This record gives sequence, C-alpha cells and structure tokens, in this order.
Amino acid sequence: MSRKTAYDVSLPKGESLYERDEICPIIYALDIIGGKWKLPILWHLADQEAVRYNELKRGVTGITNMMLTKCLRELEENGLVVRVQYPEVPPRVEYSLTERGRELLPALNKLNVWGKEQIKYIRARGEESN
Amino acid sequence: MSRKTAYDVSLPKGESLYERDEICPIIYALDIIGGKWKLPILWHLADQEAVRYNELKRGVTGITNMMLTKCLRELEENGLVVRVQYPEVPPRVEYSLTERGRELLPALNKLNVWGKEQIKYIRARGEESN
DNA sequence: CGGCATCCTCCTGGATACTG
DNA sequence: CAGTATCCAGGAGGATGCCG
Repeated sequence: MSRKTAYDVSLPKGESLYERDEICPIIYALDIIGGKWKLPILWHLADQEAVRYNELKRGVTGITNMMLTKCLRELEENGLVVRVQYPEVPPRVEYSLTERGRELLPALNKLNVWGKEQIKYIRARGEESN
Repeated sequence: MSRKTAYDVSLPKGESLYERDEICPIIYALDIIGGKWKLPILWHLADQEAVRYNELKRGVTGITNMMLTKCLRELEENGLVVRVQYPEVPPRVEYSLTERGRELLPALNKLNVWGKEQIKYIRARGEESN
C-alpha cells in the first residue's frame, strides 16, 4: 500500500491520538512492521540472543531468500535489528533485536491481547449464526 | 498482502508472544486495521459520537466512495463499527465505534508512543550522517 | 445523501536460478 | 553459508460513472 499522502491525515484537533499536520506515528510504526514477514521475523528474533541467516529461514516457514534478505535490511535500516558478520569461512552472519526492537514488544503484546479477544469474539459470532 | 498461510508461523515453543500452531492474534489484529484507510477512519470515529457518511468522507482526506464504503463494511463485519440507518428523506446514515472498537484504542496508543520515539530516533540518526 | 459497478494501474511478494 | 538477479502474478487501491 502506498503511504505517500496518508501520513498527513487531517482531523479536527482535540484529544485524539495524534497531532494534526504531523505524520501519524501509528501508521509509521505499522509501516515498519507491516508486510507479510516482518512480524514472523521479529518474533523469531525475540526469544533468541542471536540467530543465523539460515536458522532464521528455517524458522520462518515459507519465506524465500529474497524476502528474508529484504525484510532484514529494512528492519536494520529502521534500527530494530542488527546484523553481525563474522570474518570466517564458511561465512557466518548473526541477526538480533536491538534495544529499540525490544521496546516494540510491549506494544505488540497489547495488540496480541486484543487480537485474542477479537478471535474469540468472531468465533462466538460465527457460531450463533448456525 | 495475502495471509492465507502466514497465520500459522511455526516457532519453537517458549514464552513467546503467541502459541504454536495457532493463528497469530497480532497478525490477525493488523489485518483488521491494516490497509491504507482503516486507521484514519477509526481515528475519525474515535473522537466523535456518531459520524455521517459524507462527514467521514470529508474528514478522511483523499478517500474515495469506493474505499470508504469498503472499509466501513469490513470494520463492521469485524464488529469495530456500527452502521445506523435512519428512515428519512434524504437518507441519513451514521457510523460509530463499538465497545470492541474502543477497546482497541489503548493498544494503538502504545504503538503511537513507540512510533513517536521511532520518528525521533530516525531523525536524529539522519542528522548525524550530515 | 449514501452508496455500488466497472475498469485499470502499480506494487508487494513469489518462483527460479545463480554467486563469492 | 548467505545472499543477488531477473522475471512474473495477484491483489490492493484509484478513477470514473451510475443509482435508489
């Protein structure tokens, strides 16, 4: 989805979640962790110290080299992930979450709680229509 | 983005944010509020009691009838928004957040806080490279 | 006023093959 | 082992026009 213009959503002022005429931090955040693979990658990094490229690839089911590399680069650019390359043969590269990356986890956890409730809610709703 | 398979991300068990072999609540949540217009619409509904269709359209800058209608229908299906139609001429339709929709706001607020920090972080980083 | 139908474009992500 | 390069399909979203 293209976000060229949507950051500056104009709204009436007030105590809303964001400030007028600013880029929206939530949309900004979601762009960073958006797409099909960013979250799976982040989770896989979340419960380990450092993970090697192929280890990551095995962990994130179905991802291709292209997408894995691309996502890791983007996460790195945004400072959520660090890449450490060891000068060995065969090559070894390890990825891990930065402090900034870890700071995102509580927010995701909130979403997680809501999402679980939502799943229950939708299921209950589906059954009552049977 | 197609989520046909990505819900069931396989990960080593442990105290990670989600349970193995379950659909991931975070991805589920992000799918519901994802896309270009859902968040702008939700915010616009967040600080009002009830909003009429064209009022909403004026508030969410740049959205077309098609996208507005489509997004509202999807939000309604997921129980975040209610549509109330009044039997008048000319027709009047009002949209508002449900309780479930409001329960999402605290989670978004967390993301908002992180996003603001992230913006500062990225800006600082950009300047140090000048 | 509050939509829906149709057509079209572009961008994300997939498939496949190759390399230092 | 840890990636790149190239090509391609599908779907989200945009433009435009019509309707009860």
